[in-house]
Amino acid sequence: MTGSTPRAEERPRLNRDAIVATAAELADGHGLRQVSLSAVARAVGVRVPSLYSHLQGTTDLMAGLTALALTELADRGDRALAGRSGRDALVALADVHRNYAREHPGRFEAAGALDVPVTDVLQAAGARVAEQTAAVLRGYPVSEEEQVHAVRLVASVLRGFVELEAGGAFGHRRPSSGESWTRVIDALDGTLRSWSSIGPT
Amino acid sequence: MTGSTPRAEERPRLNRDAIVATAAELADGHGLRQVSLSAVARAVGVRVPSLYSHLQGTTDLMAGLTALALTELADRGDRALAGRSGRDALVALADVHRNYAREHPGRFEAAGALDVPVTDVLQAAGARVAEQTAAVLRGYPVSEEEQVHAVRLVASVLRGFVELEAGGAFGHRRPSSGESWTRVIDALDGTLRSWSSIGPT
DNA sequence: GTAGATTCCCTAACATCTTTAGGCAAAATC
DNA sequence: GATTTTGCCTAAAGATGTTAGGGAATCTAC
Repeated sequence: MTGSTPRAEERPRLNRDAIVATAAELADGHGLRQVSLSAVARAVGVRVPSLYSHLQGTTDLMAGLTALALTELADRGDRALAGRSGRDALVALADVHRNYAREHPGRFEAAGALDVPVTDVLQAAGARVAEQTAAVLRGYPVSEEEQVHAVRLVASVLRGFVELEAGGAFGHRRPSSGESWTRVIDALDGTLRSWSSIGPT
Repeated sequence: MTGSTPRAEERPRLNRDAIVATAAELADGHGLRQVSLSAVARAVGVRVPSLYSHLQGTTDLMAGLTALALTELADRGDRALAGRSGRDALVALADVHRNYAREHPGRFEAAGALDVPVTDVLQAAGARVAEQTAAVLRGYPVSEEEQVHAVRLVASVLRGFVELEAGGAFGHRRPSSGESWTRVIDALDGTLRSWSSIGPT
């Protein structure tokens, strides 16, 4: 009788979004690798099998995490790009990604997971992020047919730098990675400004 | 009596290197995620606890995999850079990384694992790879103090592109990612050639 | 308002994987 | 040839993922 746990009032209800949100907190705090159904169940205060009422298993949880991260990233990108163009836009978008990775390392890792089943939500968020890069390029002399290559370049630089920095690959050596970040974005800006002269030989 | 398994002659002996090599094969074939002590033990024909005579557990196995991959990458880099300089060297080093990722996706993934305990072998291999990038930069007008930034740029571009391509992020859309690769390396070459004009404002 | 359907969480059970403890036989050492 | 060492084994325990099925609270419909 002592076990008359009145959880009903302290815990409003459980749903897929709440579970994924908890997983996101865990990922940011302890690393994506530590996210498991067990850990999430402990965190939300239910038994593991109960989670199966809301999602289909580990894979589904990871897909939800990836979709959440990409959506948040896309939302920040939209806000950052509003009213900006050219170099300003490039810097703003790049900083969005870098700052997101710093604030939410676990989610950012999830956003980069490329082995997750593609859902419609995920596809949509991914498309938004890609479109933002394309939008930035409109401020540079990049032709329609060259755009794909430029988009891939920007994506590569952003992902590579942010990932290496987050992983500690740049150590804490002098000069700081922040200085390198400025140089890298400068270099990218320069490349894009003179893109038309790179064109197909 | 029927169980007089004469394994001794068909299986020479087991050691750490052989175990890690088997793990590398599994990683390339089925993905790094699928590599486990169980899978490796099955593949080499022993029981799981037997592996503990040769390595300390899962973490140690992963560290071994990372060290193996980085060492192989460094070996290829040395061979590719011999006798080359400037743009030739840049293209050669970049292709080494891209081709290694295509030939050995699992090992490449392991090479990029940034959450593995740093051993001396691993540290040495990592240093060799970093030194190769620095060597390439000697063919460009990059000052001593600017070198760090340029190294970080090159590392970011390579890692970002190769990872995105390996993950299928560039899809199979036209134009092919191979074309983008050429453009990206061209752009990188151009940036490095004019690096001296980027310098600190 | 109450009967029935649905929802949501539970326990039980099983498979897989990691790790530790301890045994046994072959190989190496003296 | 006796002893120590080596390398593999079985046994066992703990963690995780998944499925099956039960029971109570909530919702729906008369």
